[in-house]
Amino acid sequence: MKLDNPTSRDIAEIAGVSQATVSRALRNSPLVREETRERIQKIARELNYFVNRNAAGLRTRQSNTIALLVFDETEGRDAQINPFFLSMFGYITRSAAALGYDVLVSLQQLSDDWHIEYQASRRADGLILLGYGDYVKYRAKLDALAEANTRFVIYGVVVDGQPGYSLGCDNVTGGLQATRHLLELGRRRIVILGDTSKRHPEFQSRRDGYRTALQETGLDEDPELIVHAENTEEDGYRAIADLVSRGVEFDAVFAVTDMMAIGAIHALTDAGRKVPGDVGVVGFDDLPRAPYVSPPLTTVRQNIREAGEGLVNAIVGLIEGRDVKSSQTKPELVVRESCGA
Amino acid sequence: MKLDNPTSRDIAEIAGVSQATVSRALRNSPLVREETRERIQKIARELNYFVNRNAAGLRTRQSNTIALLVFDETEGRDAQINPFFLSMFGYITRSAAALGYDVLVSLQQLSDDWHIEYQASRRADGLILLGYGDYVKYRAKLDALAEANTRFVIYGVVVDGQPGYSLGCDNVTGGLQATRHLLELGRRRIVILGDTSKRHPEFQSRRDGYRTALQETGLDEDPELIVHAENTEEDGYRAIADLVSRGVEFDAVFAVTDMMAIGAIHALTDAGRKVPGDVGVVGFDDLPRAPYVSPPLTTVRQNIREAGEGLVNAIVGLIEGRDVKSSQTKPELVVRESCGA
DNA sequence: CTGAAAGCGCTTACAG
DNA sequence: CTGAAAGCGCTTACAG
Repeated sequence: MKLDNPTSRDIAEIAGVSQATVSRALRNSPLVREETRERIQKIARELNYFVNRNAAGLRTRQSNTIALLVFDETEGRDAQINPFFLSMFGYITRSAAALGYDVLVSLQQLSDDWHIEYQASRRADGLILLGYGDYVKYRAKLDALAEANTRFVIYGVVVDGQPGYSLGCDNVTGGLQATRHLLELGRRRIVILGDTSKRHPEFQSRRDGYRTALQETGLDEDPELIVHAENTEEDGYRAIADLVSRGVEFDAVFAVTDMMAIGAIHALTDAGRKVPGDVGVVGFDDLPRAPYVSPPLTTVRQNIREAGEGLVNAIVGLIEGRDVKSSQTKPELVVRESCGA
Repeated sequence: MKLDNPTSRDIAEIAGVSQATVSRALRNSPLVREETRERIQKIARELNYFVNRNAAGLRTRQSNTIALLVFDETEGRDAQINPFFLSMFGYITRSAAALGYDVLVSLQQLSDDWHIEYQASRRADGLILLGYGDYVKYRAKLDALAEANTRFVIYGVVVDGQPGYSLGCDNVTGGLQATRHLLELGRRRIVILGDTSKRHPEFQSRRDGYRTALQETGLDEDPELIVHAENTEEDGYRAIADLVSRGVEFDAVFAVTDMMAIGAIHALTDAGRKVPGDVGVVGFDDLPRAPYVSPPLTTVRQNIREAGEGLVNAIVGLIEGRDVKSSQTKPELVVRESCGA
């Protein structure tokens, strides 16, 4: 019994019922008598029949697919996806599958004429957005998405008036934990490394936590210790190497991401500074490679499992018309060796 | 000018042409006068119109989507995707996008009733398969896929008579490079770590290279040094810790993957053996974390960019009816510190 | 260069 | 519980 591309009509013919009944039986409709349903499903199995998703989707106006749009920071051809986002993939795909959704992955560049297409073309029922590059430019796109009634959830950043649902780590608390820890270890000249401008609101929040921790100890932000860097290992290296060569004194670095923290450690080591002896370093994210860095990196862990599952639950909730609220996950300080504890 | 879900019919009405002409214009058919085409495309843009993929796919019997099926080795809920596969994602997604294909990602378990569904349901035009667990069981699934006329490409393993196209690294050469390097450094009791049985043909090939290198030096495989482990850091640790505690003598480890190599290094360090002083270690894959291991891991690099792009080119070639040949990429020994060079 | 028409393979309201 | 029928929104062979 072999048909090249069996349709529900073929099955109907074999089963001696109407095509409508086949459709119902395959969707487990209670309208179909159990005996009939089982007979039909058995035939479908034998024929290797699967419902044509395009036809079903056209009819129901649903794709049962989530588009995962990852902001692609790479200029060149050779660079890798941000490993932090990569580490969420498994959780996202798994929980989507558990809810009956496929995941379509796409790397987006800021310049792209964006996102709206996915839902408008019925390729996806909703979007998960990871990363963005520059929030100021990104925000305009979010507004356009909302305008077009696209369903989307955002990871990482919530700013007043921002449209849509978002899920992120409590970055203020994370920054607070990292900085307090360094202060408790006696460090006083703590560099904060990263782009903490409004172009990166979640880094800005980490800096808010940093500032609060300093103030708790009676210290103030020192402009000399606010060091800008792009979110790459290379730029973390460059920024810290630069700082050292300018003779600025500091005894700790709080890098707002692990990638920059790793670059910072290398820069310090190359400049002959001991980590953590001379300079304690704390990162943020707990990348898979963080335990392997030398010395192993102390960092603020974002709960990627909760994040991945939460993002999927949220977008599916939105798709299925449930009420969804933005929320935050709790960061957790993971003490290894780079801080000197 | 706002329509909730504009269709080609809406655009036709506005443009004063037939729906067929709209369809042609949007596909840049040369049949449509340029002026007409531009007018239609302008209207489409203004309306935020995008071709309904389900309708187009139903009609053309194509989805312009590739399914990326990643074998999911996780038993539990919490584990991560094999980082080696993860590191290919970017290249796969990017090159698929460049060719006009979307990528659907799905984690598959060996127990799943497999794969055939993706193409049969017209969700994807072809499959890329990464990983498999146990080749013996996997092979039966491949035969079923081929039987069902599914288009698929496989990463990593080619075995005689295996159906379909496959792309992989030249594992024999890789194993040869790793082992020769250790031999040149004077190591003589070289453990090979991993499941090198026929359940993992590409590990088996790496062992073939290992054996050849030994023979070149007048040595033979020593059964005591053939050490089985599952492909995880934990099991690499366990296997080497076990070996040490049994008092087996060895001065090097060639782990057939970096994950096991990392576990091996930790086991050695914990047992008081110096790496590379007492034992040199070489891995395979060059995971993103390999440079961060302490000591930085010497390993055989698989060219993941070439692999990712090659897989996409192959599956798209198959989909578009071109002739596609299986091929191999060249491995490259990356010397860091764990080998003692 | 353009239009009218058929049909891809489903789901579901309607009728029985 | 089941069937006949409409229609989702496209693409393309056919006719002009």
